[in-house]
Amino acid sequence: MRIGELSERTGTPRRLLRYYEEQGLIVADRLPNGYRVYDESNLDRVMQIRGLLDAGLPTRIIKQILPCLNKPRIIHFPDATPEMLATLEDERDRMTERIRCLTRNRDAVAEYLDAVREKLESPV
Amino acid sequence: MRIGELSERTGTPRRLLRYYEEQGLIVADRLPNGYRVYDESNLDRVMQIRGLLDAGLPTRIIKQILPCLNKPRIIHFPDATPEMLATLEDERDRMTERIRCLTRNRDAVAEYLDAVREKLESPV
DNA sequence: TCGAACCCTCACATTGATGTGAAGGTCAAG
DNA sequence: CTTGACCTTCACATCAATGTGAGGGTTCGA
Repeated sequence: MRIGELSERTGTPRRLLRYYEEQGLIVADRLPNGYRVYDESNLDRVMQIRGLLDAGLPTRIIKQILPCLNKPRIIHFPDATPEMLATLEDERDRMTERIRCLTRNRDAVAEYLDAVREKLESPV
Repeated sequence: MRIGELSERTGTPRRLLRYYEEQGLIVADRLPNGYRVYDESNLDRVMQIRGLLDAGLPTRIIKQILPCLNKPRIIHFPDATPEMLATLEDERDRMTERIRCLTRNRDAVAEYLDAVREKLESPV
């Protein structure tokens, strides 16, 4: 598929798909005329990227995380330098912390909403 | 305490404490000379804010979420307009989605790290 | 062969969260 | 009374993600 279709199917502006490519997050083959072509696997990948960006991770980090996400258990350790592993550990912990924070706050919001709803339904 | 102490204790640049105040996320009393003064409760609040910002929420949304976080179950519904409730529901769901995304990816990273570590310890 | 609907690159603008520093007031200690 | 460590406001700079549009090529159907 070309960029327009990927854009529609992922709800992502073309501009951003090109940006993600520039940042090394996705790769696209090219048709002889220079048009980008994507296969189905890019769909998931783009959704991943968007989700992570939305969760506050910068592209620089996402780039390091993506290779860990190969479906097949064929984990490949191409250039797993110690610093890179340290970065990943760090990032794993930061993600855990984010999850904790989000969960706590999400629950508080949910509780609040439930309370309001209760008040509205039986205003004493 | 004054801004310097709050800054140190929360690890937050003064600049940002002023920014959060400007955005309506925290309030500060003033000494007769104009200096900001904070009480202990601002410590938690600032950490909340930082955590949520780091998790990708914009100040505009954080501002709406914070009032849901009153420790005492005295939930107050000062101006719980329907649109605001809708916003909160929306945001609750977005947070849930973020949590899902982060968890999935965090687990993948953790798995990857475990696998690498295993390889390193017993290189077959 | 023309127009619509794609695609390309390039470049400048905007937005939100920050960094940085200038110009100046306050206050306690030497 | 001065110095240093605070504080104030204001303003301009930066960075990453994103918006927008110009200027131009490709492809396809009427």
